[in-house]
Amino acid sequence: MGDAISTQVAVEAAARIPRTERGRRTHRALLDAAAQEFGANGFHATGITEITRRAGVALGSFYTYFASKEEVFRAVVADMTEMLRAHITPHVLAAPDAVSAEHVALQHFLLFVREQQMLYRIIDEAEFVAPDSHRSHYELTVGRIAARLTAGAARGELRADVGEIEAWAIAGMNVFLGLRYGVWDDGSVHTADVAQRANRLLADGIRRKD
Amino acid sequence: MGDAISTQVAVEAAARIPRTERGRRTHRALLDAAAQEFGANGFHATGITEITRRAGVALGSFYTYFASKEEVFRAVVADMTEMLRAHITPHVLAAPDAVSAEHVALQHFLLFVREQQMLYRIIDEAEFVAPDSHRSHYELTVGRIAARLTAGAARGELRADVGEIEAWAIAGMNVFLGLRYGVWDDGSVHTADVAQRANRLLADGIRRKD
Amino acid sequence: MGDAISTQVAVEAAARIPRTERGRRTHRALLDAAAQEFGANGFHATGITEITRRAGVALGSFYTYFASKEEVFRAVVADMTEMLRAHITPHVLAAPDAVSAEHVALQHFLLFVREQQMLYRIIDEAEFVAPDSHRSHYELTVGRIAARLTAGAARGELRADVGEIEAWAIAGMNVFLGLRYGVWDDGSVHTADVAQRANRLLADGIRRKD
Amino acid sequence: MGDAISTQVAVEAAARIPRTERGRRTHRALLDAAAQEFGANGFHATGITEITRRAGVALGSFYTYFASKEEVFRAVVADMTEMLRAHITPHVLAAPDAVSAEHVALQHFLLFVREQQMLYRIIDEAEFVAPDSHRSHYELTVGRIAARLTAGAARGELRADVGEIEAWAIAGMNVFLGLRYGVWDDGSVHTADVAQRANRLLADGIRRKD
DNA sequence: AATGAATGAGGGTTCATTCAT
DNA sequence: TATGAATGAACCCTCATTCAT
Repeated sequence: MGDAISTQVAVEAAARIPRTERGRRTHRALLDAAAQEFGANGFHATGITEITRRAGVALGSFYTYFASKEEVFRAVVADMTEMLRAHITPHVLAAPDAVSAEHVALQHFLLFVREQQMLYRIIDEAEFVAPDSHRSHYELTVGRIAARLTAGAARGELRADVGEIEAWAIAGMNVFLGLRYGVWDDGSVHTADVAQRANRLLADGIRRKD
Repeated sequence: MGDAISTQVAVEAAARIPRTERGRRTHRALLDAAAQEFGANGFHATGITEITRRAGVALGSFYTYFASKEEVFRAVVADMTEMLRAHITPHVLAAPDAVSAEHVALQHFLLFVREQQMLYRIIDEAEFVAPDSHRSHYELTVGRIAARLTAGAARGELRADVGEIEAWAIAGMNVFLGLRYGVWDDGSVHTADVAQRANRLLADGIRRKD
Repeated sequence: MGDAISTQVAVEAAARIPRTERGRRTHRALLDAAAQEFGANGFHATGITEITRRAGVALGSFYTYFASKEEVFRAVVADMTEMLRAHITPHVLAAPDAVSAEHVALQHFLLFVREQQMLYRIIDEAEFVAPDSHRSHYELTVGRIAARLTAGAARGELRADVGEIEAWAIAGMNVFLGLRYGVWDDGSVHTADVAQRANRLLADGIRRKD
Repeated sequence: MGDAISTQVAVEAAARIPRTERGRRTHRALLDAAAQEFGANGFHATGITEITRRAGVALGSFYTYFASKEEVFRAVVADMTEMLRAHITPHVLAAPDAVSAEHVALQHFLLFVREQQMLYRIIDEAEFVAPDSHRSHYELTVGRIAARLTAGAARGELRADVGEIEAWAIAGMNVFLGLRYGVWDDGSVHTADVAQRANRLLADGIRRKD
């Protein structure tokens, strides 16, 4: 499922990429510049002028590659979604079991968020700028978590009944911990500790056992 | 702690409330109208004109009570924070133990979100419009959760080491479940089921205990 | 002539002065406050709110005494005209001859301008806010100079043909010297020197007499 | 000195002039339209809309060339200063001696003011809208007068001690005579008479000789 | 494909004046 | 007379988008 959709998004985004090499570079420059600006100042405070200035092209050239400000924004969100996936998947695949998989997923998510704080802002702002992109991002992300849970249950590592609800709960945990300890980060807590304690909650809960 | 801060916020907001009864009514009408409009259309798509029209007052009257569009927004967020607290606290206080407390907190949060979908959009958009209000909302909210966890641990109902990190994780779970099953809600899942399964995760984790 | 007109202005201004002592005080407070504000910030940057705040009365009370912002402005200009006259006339009357009369007139004008810089700004701004008041001020002022010149000529102290044109020239000299050495004043030149050199120009001209 | 400064002003103003010919035309059209409107209605009563309508361009184009209403105003004042200089200088240079130079300067100043009454209003209003421009105008203008006086004194045509104070006095005379006989002009007095009598005052004073 | 001037709807905010109490 | 909330026209400026070169 995830693959089908992400492929489709990629195809749409690719549709406008021009054939010439020069065009491809301009397109990429605009996309990167837009990500920087949206991340730093938000969608509404960012003007096309600033994007083109940062990309080093003329104002009018923007519309050769994107139909509107919203369209670049959507393209940027799709980019972010993919970056996130590419950053986390390898570590997840290398994990020995389902519980560890969630552990490393969170750990690397936190590290990534700390480095790329803009990523966070962009995806969240999509809720208000391009709801479809926002929803799509989270459905993909949660879909991947759910798939991991199901596989873990099939291997007998997790309770048999874990499913979509648990996946959303995990996504929420991760995102909020990313906000608090990745973005607002006051340096008082180590990323590794956060990931470990959250993983313990996830694995065994908070209830006291005898 | 929460009370001290929420009182302070209320006091600040009250600073502009006029002495006359008529003035108080107008102020309230503007605040309510703003909440409706921001919730329905978002901050940027909402004009002062729409707020005053809905409130039934003249455009200029807006500025008798609020210095700017951002200021109403902040006032609305503070209002939402307080509404949420007032809605959930009683149920929490009536819960028999710490685990049940989180259970009913989530349950009533979901019900509230389903009824007042605007609440959700407003608080989230604050991240981009009024970051301080946004942060303040979550710090208050998470602070209350953390206090409940600490109390539960003191009573021996929870692990002794639960703290702020777990509180953020819980807040994230709740908010994401609220988004998915309260706002995007396709009717396929009952609120009660969501709350129960999330509570089980929270209490005992997802690891299989043979 | 001057007296007739200034009397009329005073009468107009007095028309609205209320009978009660309390009303008279409020009226005076508003007039003084308006002069301060107009002088400090100019007509357009001054709001009725600022005037009433400085006067210590409620906003609405302003309209009990003045029909509009322009009306106070006119009243303030009339006040300034009279203040200026009252300040200078005594010295002029005490002068031994026509040339000295102009000398002391300028000298005391410079001193007055230096103390009351707002006076200057207000009268000049009248050209754009209330042209009639502006013109009236200068006609009164120049009229007084012309009367002095005529009297001096009659006494044989001045050329027989001096008249209105010379009076305007003198007014211009005085005002510009007031602007430069009274308002812009960098402290580099003494008021007395300015008055003396200007008086020499006026009395004997700048042409070299071998 | 005057040239150095006026060049600098011109350079600053030119900063926004675009490279294309079309842009230069639009810039000029806006400057001219602004001068007309400011002269006719004053700074505050003039809207950007009126300026662009008169210039025949769209509202938004205004901001391609000027950052604000105040900025055009300043540019217009600089233009006026230069127009005035260009109009008077040639006649002054052709004058046989220092006294005649001031004579023709005033004469052509009066003629110019009569034709371009807006010039007057604009420069004077600058005292309240853009004090720096206002001051700069008069410092340039008076500086030119002072230079003429010094040169005349060096040639032995004027008293040796004439200087800046006399220059300000002359500027004041000229401006006030321009206001009275150029702008308020009731047609009762000929320009040439005004210039001649003022020049006699300037050259020989008003004191009766024997 | 690239450029940058031109467009104009839209929106937040101000403030003189009115009016009910 | 005094008060201060209410009114709404007016205005400057922004900026996404178009288009002639």
